[in-house]
Amino acid sequence: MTVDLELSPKTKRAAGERCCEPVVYPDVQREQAVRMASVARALADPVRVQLVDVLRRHAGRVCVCELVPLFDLSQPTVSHHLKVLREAGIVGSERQGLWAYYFVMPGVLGELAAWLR
Amino acid sequence: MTVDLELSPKTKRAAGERCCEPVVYPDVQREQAVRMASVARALADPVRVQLVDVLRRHAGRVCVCELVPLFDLSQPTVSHHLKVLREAGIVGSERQGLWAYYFVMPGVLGELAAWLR
DNA sequence: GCTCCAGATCGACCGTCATCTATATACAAG
DNA sequence: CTTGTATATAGATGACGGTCGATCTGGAGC
Repeated sequence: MTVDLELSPKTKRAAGERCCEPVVYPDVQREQAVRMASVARALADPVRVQLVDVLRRHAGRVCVCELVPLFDLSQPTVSHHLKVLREAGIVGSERQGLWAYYFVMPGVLGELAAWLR
Repeated sequence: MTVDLELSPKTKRAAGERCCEPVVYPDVQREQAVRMASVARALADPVRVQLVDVLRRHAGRVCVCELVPLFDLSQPTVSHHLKVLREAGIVGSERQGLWAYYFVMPGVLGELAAWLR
């Protein structure tokens, strides 16, 4: 014999009824997401955004002794921010005698920009 | 009478000798830098990057109950990440009965993408 | 050798963040 | 009104990040 039961929401859910269409599983992009997030984290400070901005605008390498006085920060702090950008692959550096020069590395920011589009 | 003095590096510096060309002062972009950094900070977590990715790929609103099981995280944690994205203006939300739907807001990511180019 | 200078690193302080459990809110259904 | 369900909020905790002063490194010049 058959029984006409009202299904509970839980049962409905188990039976396949959903509140919206199923979604693409994002696991394929997990590695890419980690990369994007690490680049974004390197840009998650106004000082570092301005550093990148100055370096890009200058279209060449810039000496640290030029960068430090642009901010109301100690020299070690600016050096720390440059290190964060370097470790994220956003900028590169080279020493020449006493001075150190920084420049934007092509590509890393482009990947983030491409994903954002 | 004139004296032929060897100038110290300090004196040279004071006399205008520099290690590189002077740099554009970045103060004009400070406000923009704060905005860019705040958007970047909202994207500085792989979970939030994947959330944005799913929402963008879906090209429409997505229910929270679809988003939570995509991650190996508790429901409050996913809700927290969605709140961070919403407060950054990256996504919007609307409630409908018991369910809440999230969707990408146009424009905010575009501004960051434009600056990166 | 010694001294000076530019820059990097260290160690400490303190605020922010990601995560959890527990609880609250708000709606739906009986 | 009571129960269940979906989401949000609160509070706690451990990890991370920005900043500084102090110190280290290594090249330049005496």
